[in-house]
Amino acid sequence: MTVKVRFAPSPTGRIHVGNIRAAIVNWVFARGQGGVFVLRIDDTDLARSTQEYEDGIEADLTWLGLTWDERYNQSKRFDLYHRAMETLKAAGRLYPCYETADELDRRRKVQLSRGQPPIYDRASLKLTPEEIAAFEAEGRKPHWRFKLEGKRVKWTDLVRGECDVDTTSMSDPVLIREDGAFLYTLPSVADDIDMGITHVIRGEDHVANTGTQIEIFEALGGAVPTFGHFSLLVGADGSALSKRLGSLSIMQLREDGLEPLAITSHIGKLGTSDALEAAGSLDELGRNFDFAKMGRHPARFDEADLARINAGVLHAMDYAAARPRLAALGADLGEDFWLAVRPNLKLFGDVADLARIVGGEVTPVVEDPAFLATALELLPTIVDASTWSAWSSAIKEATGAKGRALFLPLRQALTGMDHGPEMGPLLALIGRDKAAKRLAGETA
RNA sequence: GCGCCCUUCGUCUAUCGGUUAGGACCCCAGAUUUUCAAUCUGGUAAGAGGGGUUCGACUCCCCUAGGGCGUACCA
Repeated sequence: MTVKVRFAPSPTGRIHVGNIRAAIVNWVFARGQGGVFVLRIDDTDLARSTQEYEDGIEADLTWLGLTWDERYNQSKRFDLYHRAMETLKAAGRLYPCYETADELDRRRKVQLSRGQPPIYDRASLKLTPEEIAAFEAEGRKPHWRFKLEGKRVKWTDLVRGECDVDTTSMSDPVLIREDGAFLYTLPSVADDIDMGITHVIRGEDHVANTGTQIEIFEALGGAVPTFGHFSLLVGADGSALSKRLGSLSIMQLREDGLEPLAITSHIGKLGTSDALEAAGSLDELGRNFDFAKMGRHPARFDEADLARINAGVLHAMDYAAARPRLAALGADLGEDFWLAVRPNLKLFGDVADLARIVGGEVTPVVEDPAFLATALELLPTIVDASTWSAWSSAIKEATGAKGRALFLPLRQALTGMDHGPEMGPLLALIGRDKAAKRLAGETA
């Protein structure tokens, strides 16, 4: 059976750290299994969903490389949900309720104050046809609840193993709102059945939902998919993901200059037994993915790890991949340049400063003109990749300077900076002419 | 409040009753003919606490503590 999974975001905001894990894990699992990845836009809430966010979600996923094989809008599938609704009504599993939100809220508080679990008491289920008619005559519109069977629903979870949920301890879920809007539960199940979703992979905040949804799958006569609930992310300090971090958007990370592969590597491997480091590609991430590697406790999301992995992605990036982006920054100075500066990058954009050292003008930092004059005298007429070693040795011999005292002034004069990539290849790229001028204190 | 899940080096984790408790990141040290970075090599570092079960427990059970999630006419 071909694996088929889905990612179902609501277009009520952009994709962020708090919900991208579902997309990445589903995508990577599908890819590793040679399966199908479905993008399902959960826009049943017409009032809150916008085209702008929908476009934004697609842009975020595309940028990350998480392309989809099929895509749907739930807002265009209401017929299916209506049919599912009728099926449940006919089976006596869907019943109208007339409590207002305020009433329900009050009852919950009373139950809580008595130390009882705040479960819906099914009062509306006991309504007589006359009472219902009276409500309708008043113009009151019902919301509809799914009648739970009240049993232990069991499944074998891909990450949590044998699981069960006691639906007697839960309220009958509202499937259809008073205004007729479908809440996410029914469309989700109806679509999973209709689309032939084989694996539902989501965060562990959904385990209780899985109990009720399995009952709905069964009531609808659909095949129950395999479920997998991965642990949620928490902040670097181990407490709940902060609001800032949880809502940190992919768009923002992109603007910060991070690599998409760094984000997918980080979040795809977080909480697994794999080393937290850059993957070579999304495909590689897919090949190595295994639910057995996933831990069951919350995984810490640390931006420092993301930054480190980002550097790792850059350090492994070959010239062919970097070239168009270098060109876009006006920093395509050839493969030798890329290979020389690549190990020093934290963010791709850092390359612009490094390009200036080779292709642009640098105002040298000069603290000891006499030292640099000596260096200039010793500079060979031909400067190439092998120059640095011999030249610096000659300067050491002539001046007695060594270590930091030897290298730092040279770096500062030649690059205008006190840190940067290895000087050997850099000197060759700078060339004799510019090097000589900078050693003489001239901007060149 | 109630329910479910979780708790091994600072971090991510391996171990599925008998191990010198392994790996990766961080950190530290050394190397790279001698700055920073990068790279390589090596090193420090762990079973939340308390009870059981057992010849033997990180591993199984119970309690406590701590963390996460759920308990919506949100998703």
